[in-house]
Amino acid sequence: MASHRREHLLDTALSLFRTDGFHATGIDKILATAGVAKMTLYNHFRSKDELILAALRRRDESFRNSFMRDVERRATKPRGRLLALFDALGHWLASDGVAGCMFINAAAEYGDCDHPIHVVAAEHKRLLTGYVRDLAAAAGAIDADRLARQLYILIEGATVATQVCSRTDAARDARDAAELLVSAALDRPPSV
Amino acid sequence: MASHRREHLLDTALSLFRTDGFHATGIDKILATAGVAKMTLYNHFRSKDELILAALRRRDESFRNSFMRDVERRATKPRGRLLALFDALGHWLASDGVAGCMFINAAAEYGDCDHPIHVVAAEHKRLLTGYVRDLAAAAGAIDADRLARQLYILIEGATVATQVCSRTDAARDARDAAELLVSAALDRPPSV
DNA sequence: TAATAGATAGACAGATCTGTATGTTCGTTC
DNA sequence: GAACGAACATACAGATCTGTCTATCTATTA
Repeated sequence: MASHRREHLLDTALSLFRTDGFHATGIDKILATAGVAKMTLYNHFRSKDELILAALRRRDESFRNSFMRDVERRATKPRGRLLALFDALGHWLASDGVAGCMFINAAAEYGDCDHPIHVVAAEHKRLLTGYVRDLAAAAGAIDADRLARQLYILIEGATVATQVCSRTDAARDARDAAELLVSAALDRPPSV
Repeated sequence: MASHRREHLLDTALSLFRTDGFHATGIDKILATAGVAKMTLYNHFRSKDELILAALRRRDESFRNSFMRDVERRATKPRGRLLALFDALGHWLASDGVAGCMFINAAAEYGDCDHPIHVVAAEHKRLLTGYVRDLAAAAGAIDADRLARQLYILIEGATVATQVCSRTDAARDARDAAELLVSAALDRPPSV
């Protein structure tokens, strides 16, 4: 199994990056925690940045997968799923403790928009917003794009409020706000 | 003028921390950019962390000051000011380019909630939310606390959307959403 | 059994980091 | 003019960082 060590390295790196940050987590700490030799790491990854990129791509896949499954488990109809977004968010933020979103953190540490790590973070958010847009369109929203952008803003805001201020009820507040936005986009006639 | 160098160091450090991040910005780079000797820095600040703390406190004061003044310049009545929050936000996000919020970045790099730097970031957000709550209460909101929390979530979400996804119109989307929340909290009877 | 591929430990290079120490220069004030 | 305080340049200590190199060990496979 050639990729066994690689997976283990990615898991270990993800865990450390999430709690300690990217710059603050040294290669040596990852190696010591994973119990892996340095040459093994550099045999699988060209550099620390490549390791970070691979870890983020892995996290993107697994997070979006479990998040979407959780949303779809909580509600079956599109409109219900738009609100279930915030139930799933609240569940994740509570279970995740205080760590927050790795991709926001990555974009914060690598602020240059052209940096590959920043690009991966932006791509993750783009895919997430796309999922919300699909739900909004399936629910028959008047302007699915705009509703998706607004719900995404609520998701992001609740995440940051939890992360920075340890505000554990942020997802609930966001859900209440989302209810208004959803019913405005679905129930009201297309006035103006 | 004993504090002249100190102010200059804080300005230089703020600028570098904002564009490059905290861990990625070394003391030597700050010194070289500011044109100041190392001993001068350590004469004014105990350590790099103390410099970061002082820089963030300075930024907290100046940002909240100019932000609140901008809001109050754009509207006079409390309700209008609740919406002007997002005009001021949009103006700041556009003028600020792509840098984003330093306090979110600080909380991202110093994830431990007990770390003094994280505490200062949380305190900044607390003060900002307090300002929103005062506006909401002055406008006669049914539940000023809840409205303030929701508007704060929109502010934070729009900021992150701009920062991570380079979405320049996020503040406008947030403003549209805020209009619904504000009118729900001010116009509707306290049903339920 | 022999060969090969992958993992190991550990030293190392070269750079960078924070923080300290030393001695000098400059400007102000007494 | 003399004294003093603040900033200066620079070297240094000690740690840590990323990434490379070498030499050994192990397990699978032909």
